[in-house]
Amino acid sequence: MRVSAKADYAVRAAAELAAVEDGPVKGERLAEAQDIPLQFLEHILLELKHAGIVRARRGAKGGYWLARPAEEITIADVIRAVEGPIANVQSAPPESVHYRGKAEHLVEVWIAVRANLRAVLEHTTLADLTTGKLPKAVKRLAASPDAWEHR
Amino acid sequence: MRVSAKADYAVRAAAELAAVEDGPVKGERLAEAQDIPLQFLEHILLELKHAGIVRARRGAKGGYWLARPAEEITIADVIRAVEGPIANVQSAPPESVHYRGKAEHLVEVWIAVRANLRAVLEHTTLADLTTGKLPKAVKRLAASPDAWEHR
DNA sequence: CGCGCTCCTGACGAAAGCAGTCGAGAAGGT
DNA sequence: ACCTTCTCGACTGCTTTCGTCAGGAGCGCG
Repeated sequence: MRVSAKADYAVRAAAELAAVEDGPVKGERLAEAQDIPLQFLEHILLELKHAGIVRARRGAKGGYWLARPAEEITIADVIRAVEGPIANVQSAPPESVHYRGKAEHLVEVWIAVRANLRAVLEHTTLADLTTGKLPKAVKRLAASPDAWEHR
Repeated sequence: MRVSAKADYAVRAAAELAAVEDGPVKGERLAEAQDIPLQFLEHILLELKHAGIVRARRGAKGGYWLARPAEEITIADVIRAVEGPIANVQSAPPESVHYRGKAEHLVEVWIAVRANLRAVLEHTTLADLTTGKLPKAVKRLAASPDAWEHR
């Protein structure tokens, strides 16, 4: 239930790309803007490229840009590109685990957890993120003061 | 964004305990009922004990039982006892991370994610789990066919 | 063509976390 | 006494995380 540095970096770099309308952006500029170790970031950008989220050109005037409009790329897309499936129990997808005894209904709980994660991550796009115009449901969740409590 | 074996085991063992009304249950019986390595399970039960979720007595007729009624223990309580905070970004709580540039609003997204995790885990009790009478909101989430899709 | 720029890729490495196992001890019951 | 069961720290092997390094490969320009 934690967001890795890699996933965090990937989303931040993608957000930075989403905010630029013209031409390719160098890896170095992204690294500086978001304070991410450059060489690590390039590995991440490469994975985003393989996933078809980002494109790149080398050479002078080269750099990275989004393969699709920022409105069509969700945070879930970015995270899946670098981390694989979003919610696993013991490295297996929740729907494939089999419980016995009194824990039978636990599978439904994990499914519900995943559904609720997706509800946020699949509906927030990079465009939402850069403009601050998050989906209403997300805004509502983040607006509640006790969502900010530590526990 | 994954549930560790430890957390999974802890919840399953707690569910098993919740289903027993009388007297202490041996670790061995819990391990068999849920197919969990015994010695690993005892470590987990010890942590649950330190967190005040479970009590134990040693010797013949000894074993473990819930410290409070099953209706008052949530899945979130159990997970926190063995894993610490439920949602972290880079090992720090989401409300304490500071983003710059175009990623400023990302913190709200993480907060919303955590809130949605809590919405499931803090409202499902061990009693709900053993009886299968999950909270309505959780049932609704798990009922949607595409919550079961892999992606 | 050559040269600099930038991405591309694999290899490597330290540190931490995960999933247990082992063995000795302490408390409880009979 | 003696057996049972929890308690607890140490240890192990494996994988994941979070990077760094070095070299190549493609692109554009003079």
